Amino acid sequence: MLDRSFYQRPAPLLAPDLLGKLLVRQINGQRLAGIITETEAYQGQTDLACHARVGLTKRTRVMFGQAGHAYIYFPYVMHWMLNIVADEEGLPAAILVRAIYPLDGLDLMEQNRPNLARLSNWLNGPAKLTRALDITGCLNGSDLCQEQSGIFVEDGLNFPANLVRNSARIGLGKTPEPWLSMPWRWQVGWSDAEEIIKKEIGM
DNA sequence: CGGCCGATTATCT
DNA sequence: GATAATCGGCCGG
Repeated sequence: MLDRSFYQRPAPLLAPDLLGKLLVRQINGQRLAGIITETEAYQGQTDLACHARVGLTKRTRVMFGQAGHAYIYFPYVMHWMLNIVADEEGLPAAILVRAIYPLDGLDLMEQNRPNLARLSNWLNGPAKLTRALDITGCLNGSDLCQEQSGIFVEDGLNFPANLVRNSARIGLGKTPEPWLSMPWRWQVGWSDAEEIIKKEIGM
């Protein structure tokens, strides 16, 4: 399990380092886990794409808190999204986990999110992976540094830097510049990730 | 493969 | 009452 100090830095520095880490969910002693392959950084009240731009509210309270906790947000209709709180207390910052490559507990994930083919489009979206891992608002504020939370992050592998694509964040709607184009999204393609994971972990 | 559209709810103004 | 860090189905090329 990763130490809290790993999370205690600005989101744009933490986000690329989360690629390759293992997102783990424990439900009734069962383990669901996947390698993180896509992240986005949201940093501070000055970042007009960040929910915390409006200041401290009931919703953004977790983001203002201690790093290494889960900020789980309900953005749209039937979806939940998982964020990891970054930076120091009092400074709102978080990483949105946008995609994972499934590793453990695939059968259980499939019960939550059917996909018999288990193809590249199974867990490649922030609301898809929360559905598969049964992550909802109930887990908002969970401490990722405590195993009993049922959700935490383990060390995984390092993707070669040349496979990491860096681009602007997506789905930000009417967010003004320069925040709309801020290159705070990092991702490794599904086939690239698969190749490295099979080589490193063996399957 | 890209664009359009409807689902439908927590949170904030 | 408006808005939203999405998804999947349907359409046409």
